Amino acid sequence: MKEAHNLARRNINSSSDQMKARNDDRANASRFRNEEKHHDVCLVCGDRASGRHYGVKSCDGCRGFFKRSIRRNLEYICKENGTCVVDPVRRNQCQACRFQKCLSVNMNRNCVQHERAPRSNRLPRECSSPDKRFSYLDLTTSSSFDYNYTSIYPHLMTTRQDMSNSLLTQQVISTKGNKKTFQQQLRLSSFQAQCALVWRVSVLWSGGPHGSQTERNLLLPIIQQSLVPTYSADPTLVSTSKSSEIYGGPNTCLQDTQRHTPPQELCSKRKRDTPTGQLETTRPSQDDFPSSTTSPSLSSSKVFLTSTSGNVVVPTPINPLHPLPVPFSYHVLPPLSSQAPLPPPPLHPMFASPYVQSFFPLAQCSSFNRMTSISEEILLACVTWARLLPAFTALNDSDKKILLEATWAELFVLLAAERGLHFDTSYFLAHMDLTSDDHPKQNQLLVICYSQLQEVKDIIQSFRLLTVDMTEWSCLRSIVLFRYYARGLKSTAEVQRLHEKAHLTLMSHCTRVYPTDVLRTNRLLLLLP
Amino acid sequence: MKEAHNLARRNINSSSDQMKARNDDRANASRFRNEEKHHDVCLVCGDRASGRHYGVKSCDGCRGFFKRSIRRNLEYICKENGTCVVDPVRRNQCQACRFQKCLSVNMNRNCVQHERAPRSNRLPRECSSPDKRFSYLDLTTSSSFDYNYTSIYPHLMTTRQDMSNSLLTQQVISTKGNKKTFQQQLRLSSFQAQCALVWRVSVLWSGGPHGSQTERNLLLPIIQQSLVPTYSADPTLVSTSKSSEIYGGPNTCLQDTQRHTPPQELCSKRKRDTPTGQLETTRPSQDDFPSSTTSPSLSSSKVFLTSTSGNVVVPTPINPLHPLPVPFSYHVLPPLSSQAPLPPPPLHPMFASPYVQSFFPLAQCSSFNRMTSISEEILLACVTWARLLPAFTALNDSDKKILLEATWAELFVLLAAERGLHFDTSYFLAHMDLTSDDHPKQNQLLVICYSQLQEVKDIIQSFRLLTVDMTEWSCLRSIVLFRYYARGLKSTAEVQRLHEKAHLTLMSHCTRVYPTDVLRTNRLLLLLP
DNA sequence: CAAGGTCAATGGTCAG
DNA sequence: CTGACCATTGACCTT
Ligand SMILES: [Zn+2]
Ligand SMILES: [Zn+2]
Ligand SMILES: [Zn+2]
Ligand SMILES: [Zn+2]
Repeated sequence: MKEAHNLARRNINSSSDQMKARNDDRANASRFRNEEKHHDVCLVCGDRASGRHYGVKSCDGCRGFFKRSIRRNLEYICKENGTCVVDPVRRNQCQACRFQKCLSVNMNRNCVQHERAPRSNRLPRECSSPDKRFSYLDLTTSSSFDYNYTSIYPHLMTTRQDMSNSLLTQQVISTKGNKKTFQQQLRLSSFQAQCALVWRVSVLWSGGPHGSQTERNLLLPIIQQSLVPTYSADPTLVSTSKSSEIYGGPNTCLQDTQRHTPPQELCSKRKRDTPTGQLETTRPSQDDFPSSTTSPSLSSSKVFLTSTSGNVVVPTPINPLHPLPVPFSYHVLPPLSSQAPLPPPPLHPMFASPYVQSFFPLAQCSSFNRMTSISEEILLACVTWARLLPAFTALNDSDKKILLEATWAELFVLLAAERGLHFDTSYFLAHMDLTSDDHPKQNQLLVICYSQLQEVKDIIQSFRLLTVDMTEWSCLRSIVLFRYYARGLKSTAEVQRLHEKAHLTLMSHCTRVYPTDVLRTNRLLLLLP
Repeated sequence: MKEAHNLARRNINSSSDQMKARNDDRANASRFRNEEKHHDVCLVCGDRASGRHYGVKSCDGCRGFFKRSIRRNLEYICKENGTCVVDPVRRNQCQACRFQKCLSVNMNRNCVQHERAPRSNRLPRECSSPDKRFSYLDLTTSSSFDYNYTSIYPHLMTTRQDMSNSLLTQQVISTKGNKKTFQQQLRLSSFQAQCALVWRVSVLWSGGPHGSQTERNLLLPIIQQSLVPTYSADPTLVSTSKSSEIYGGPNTCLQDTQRHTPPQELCSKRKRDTPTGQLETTRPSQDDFPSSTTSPSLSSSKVFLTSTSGNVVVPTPINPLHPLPVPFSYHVLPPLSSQAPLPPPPLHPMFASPYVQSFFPLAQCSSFNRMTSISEEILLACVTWARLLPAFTALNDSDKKILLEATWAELFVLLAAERGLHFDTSYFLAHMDLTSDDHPKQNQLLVICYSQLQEVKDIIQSFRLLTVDMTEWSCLRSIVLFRYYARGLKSTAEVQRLHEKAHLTLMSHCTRVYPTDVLRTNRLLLLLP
């Protein structure tokens, strides 16, 4: 309808054109039935037509040519007398005659619409100094890169690592500076890889030309942070001068635009029924999992998340050309770390704070920058929460590490669901580093990435439909965190006890609060990643 | 040229229309009011409204646009400040602003329903004449093929399919006869993709040059088989002579693997009324899930699985050079199909038979061939079991299809666990078609494949540790099969009832049989894929 | 009537 | 610039 509308508006005499074209078509149709039953011919050049375009059966070439000519209002001049032959082979010899032919067969210029917005919202590479970026690239592709990669994921594996198969080792990609072995590459569990993708994509867009490089920079300190005794923050972590050296030159393209989630205005659909009330019935037995009853200071967590407080080191552009020389190092740090060590409070806001979803609830994370910081916040929240969970803190470092490394990805999704995170899968994928190669196998990767991102979205959506309450979130987190007690921990029994305690807590809570829904517990568990 | 087409199609009086439309907008502001009454105006763009859509008077264009945006969960980004004008001419210039306008006039996203199955009157008739089959083949390799593919997997998706992102579309493999779009390629959920990998690897190794092609050929008939009325075994199913032509030359190593799909199944919307009469909706008993109490004839299933009985067509090496020329074809057939139709027995061995794990339990599936056929058996067992499940049979075809397509991959893993399947991930990967490229991105794909295979192994191992009993397996299967009752089924309530019934059955069973382990139910559920 | 789907004819894309 | 290719649009049907 619209096109007709436009047509009518835009041109008065188009109708006669149309009628003429149509008459021709009818005549042609009947006459050609014999010779050209299925293969229509381009009326301009005689090539095989791909359909009707601008009113005339024509090929894609002539279609595009006509469109470009009209759009850009091009005029051509024939070097001959305007008698050039227009056929599939010679049609590009003379644009003037080709265009003439288009008009003579009644291609309708009014059918060419206005230019539209580009289909891809891909943002241009935003680096002001390409040279430096290239040099940075050269650095990272060298070998030291590999070593770091290996040392970072030494334990990010599932229980078994039967990677010793000789066949596989043959398959190692052996580019010059890129000789990672499979042993090194395959330690991510599927779900971890899944989340790493979400993570990675934001990192990539943030300007790190090498995803894994920045990814390492991000994940390593975060995971290791779990081993830091609570609140015994190491001041060196704050030092930016050193870390920039460690992680490479100060020459990434990342700009400091929208580093932080704008606080309140983003909560578009927030309607919480604030159930902070009678949940403490089960309290006495739950010292391991302080639940929502202890109302945390939400403001504190808010401050932390939004990085508006002085407690948080805010990245400061040192040089306009290098707005964020060490793009992530600051964020790795929990806010309190930059303070003098404090006595551990009994409960940290982070523990229950995720229920306060008002930071970026259903607000569409359309901005990639925003998604980046939000992902980061969520990941950090996972670790922070665990660090502050008394039961977790009491474990030995080795077990802590194993548990967190095994579950961080699941926790990530769980906390994302808790916050009602919303993101656009396609937009994400569009920014991933996967789209530059048209090798067939590239497709498989894209398929998988898409599916996994989509799966995360579905999990989030499913949780949203269940309207999980705060106690349930707490229990679910603990259930996940202590889920893999069978993976060679030192304190297997203790972790299993914690796991089951969380389980029982969840069950009793659901039974009491939702007595009509006997299956609620099961339903929740089924949703876990 | 659609506009010309439409215009012409619509007719003769177009000139008068244009005159009307040509009226100066400013001049006839008053008169315009009248027209607005007569023909309502699209509140979004101001075009002529075709009625109320999603709660708002709107034109067909805005209707379609809103529908697509919601369905695929699209998000747009305005290149301007979000101030673009949305009128009939410019509405396509900025999707972001158009969508914003849709929302601002209160188009209701909840009115957008789930995608339905494609209209079925589309498929070319399946003919008995071989000649026509060939012509059908020709069609299939070109564009109509895409259509078929689309219509086959219309619901193999998670709830959303935001695959329209333009960047992604660039990545499509565009060989001549292989122009699937991403919409078509990405309908597999992550977990389906995961299992498809297991599946695919065997297919690839079997010699199918085109993974997705053969994959489709394999999966399609198997899934559609679920729609075959129980025990109405069609003798033609066994006949292998004809159908190889349908799917391509006999030069593929798969040969007539796919031919088990009876002709009728290809016409998707076969009229089928549930033969079992009234659904036992109100029955409080557990007839829906005949569980282990009715002891099945295990020997029968054993016969089937081990392929040692005369009832089963056993693959026979035809040529030493091609030890398994038709590696899959025979296995597609459920054992009873090769028999004369039997009166439906109250319970089929398949239902509980998987508990008999002794066929290839801990035995290493070192042979790729064996892995191949075992995978297939398991996949077939999934479908067979579902087909013979009374509660499932009673559903309408559409719902059956949706459910099975959504869960087959999970069922695959579940049944694999039930059987104690063991395989060597590394060995698998070594045979996959992923290792020939040394592009860095290849690594990512390998990482993911490995992780996913490994994850399947872990699931299987975890189940093994729990020593799941037969009743539990049954319940778990049903829980999975009816898991996605919220995905736009026709009988949502019924399926949900079934789902919860399985749930309750499992709970009561666990409570009764394992009274000391109150968490057993939860533990089981947590293991589900 | 208002949901849904259909598919020709628009659009844009980007190696070549 | 060319043109093969894929996504998007929307007039027109079906349910
Ligand atoms: Zn032409
Ligand atoms: Zn000329
Ligand atoms: Zn409109
Ligand atoms: Zn705009």
